[in-house]
Amino acid sequence: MHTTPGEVHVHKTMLREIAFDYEYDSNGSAKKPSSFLKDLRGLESIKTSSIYPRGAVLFAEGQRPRGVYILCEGRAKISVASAEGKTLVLKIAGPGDVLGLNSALTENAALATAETIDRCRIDFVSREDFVSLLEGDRKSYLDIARALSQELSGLMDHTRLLLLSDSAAEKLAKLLLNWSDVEGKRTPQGTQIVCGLTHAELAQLICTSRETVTRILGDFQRAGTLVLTGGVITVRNRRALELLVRN
Amino acid sequence: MHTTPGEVHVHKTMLREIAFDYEYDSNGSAKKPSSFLKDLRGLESIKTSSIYPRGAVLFAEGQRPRGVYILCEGRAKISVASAEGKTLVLKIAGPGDVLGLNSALTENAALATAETIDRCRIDFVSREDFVSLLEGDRKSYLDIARALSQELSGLMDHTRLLLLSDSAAEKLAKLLLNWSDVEGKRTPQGTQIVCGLTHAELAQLICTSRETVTRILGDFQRAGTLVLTGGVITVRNRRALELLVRN
DNA sequence: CTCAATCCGTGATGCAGGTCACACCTGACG
DNA sequence: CGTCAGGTGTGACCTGCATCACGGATTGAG
Repeated sequence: MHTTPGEVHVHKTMLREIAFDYEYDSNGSAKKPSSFLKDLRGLESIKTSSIYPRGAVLFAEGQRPRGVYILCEGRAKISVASAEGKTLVLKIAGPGDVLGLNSALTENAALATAETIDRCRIDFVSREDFVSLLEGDRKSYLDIARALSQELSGLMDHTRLLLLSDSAAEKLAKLLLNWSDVEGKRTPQGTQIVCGLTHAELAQLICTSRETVTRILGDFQRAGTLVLTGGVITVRNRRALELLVRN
Repeated sequence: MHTTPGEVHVHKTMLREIAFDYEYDSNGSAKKPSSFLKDLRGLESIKTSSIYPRGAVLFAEGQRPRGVYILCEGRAKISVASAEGKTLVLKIAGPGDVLGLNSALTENAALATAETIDRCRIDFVSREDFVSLLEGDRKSYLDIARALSQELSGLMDHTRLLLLSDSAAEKLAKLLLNWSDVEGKRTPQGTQIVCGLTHAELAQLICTSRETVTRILGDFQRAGTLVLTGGVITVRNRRALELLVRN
């Protein structure tokens, strides 16, 4: 990992915490699921806010979540696992996302596991409180429906990304392009993405093996498309990524 | 396709129509999304019921659906396509499914294409009518939320099926097991699944090539696991399929 | 300071399945 | 009845990537 002079070297352990500093309405345009819940008067009084360390499991696939988790700071990965232990990460939830929503509505067990990947600040509302809150304000169901709708869209996008690509490089390129659009910071040197994920986690996101992620990222760096600096990815040549996706 | 003597030979063209005969509350246990809409008084008066031929496109990926489609008889495939023309079928919607729901809620374009694969009877409600109907009966939003929740679950299940399998045979086996559970008819000879899909369509469902579907189905038949009779699949040895999935 | 754990880089190998290229069959239709 | 289109079966080939198997670098714990 050749750090070019002048660039700041960032410790990984620092990076684990970076997302913590985000303001989750920094780019006002993106409508986050939790914004739908903002109107819910009474929410403030029953939620309990707390800090979770990296690696905390909020709820696991198959068990019923105790309630609804509103992610305020930090990120969490939503994943499903097969019997053989293979794990697939369906999405990285960020500040503003609401976890455990559909389990709260339908009496069903969670379909996926939610695990923090940063230190997180999370507002929790127990299922009973949440439901009775909604009962009292029935038009809020529309907001819930919209939030679910967003979840659905997100999942479909990710599914498309994975299943309609014909090479691992293309999948990775798509993922990076998405991220750079959604949360990238434009700098003179390119668009910076604060990733902080291991290659193994990236692999689970695009459903491939750790080794191929390593190799492809290596290729991208050698081609000058990307620069990796300890957890931060800088896209220097967006066009090159787009070409991989195009055809 | 060697038809063993004594078995009825069924014309393909007949099979295209078979789903038409289903009663969609035949097995009362399965809660279909549209059942959530049953309570909606006023729906009867504004819906328009009509018949679509096989191959009709209700709405296409990228355009806004004109309204909500409630599938009464027949089936439709929900698919997404890549720029290069590859198509992925996300699900086969059956009687009782509601199509175009999230687009009706969220001003957004449809994320997928809906195309009939049987001759279908479909109730249509324009977006405006639908929305104002909901406005008048706000608690119905809960039902909408539940319907979306179901859609989400279904998509997640299918995604799991596809991405956590490590062979095409396993994917196909999972698909068949699902179908045989949900809509299979138990007979002395095994569980019958009225499929009526081409190998190419099956391939798009499990994200593989037409040829591998042909080969795998061939293998299953040779092993005595399955019998194919012009569009009807009879599972003779469920255990064999389960073994493929287990490990 | 040592030891263990985790992450990253890289080569060698093998194979599942995509792709291409046909041949065959059946039903539809003029 | 000939022709045509769409669906199915099958062989040959070739490649992307999973897998195995390392070695080296960092980090954190004791």
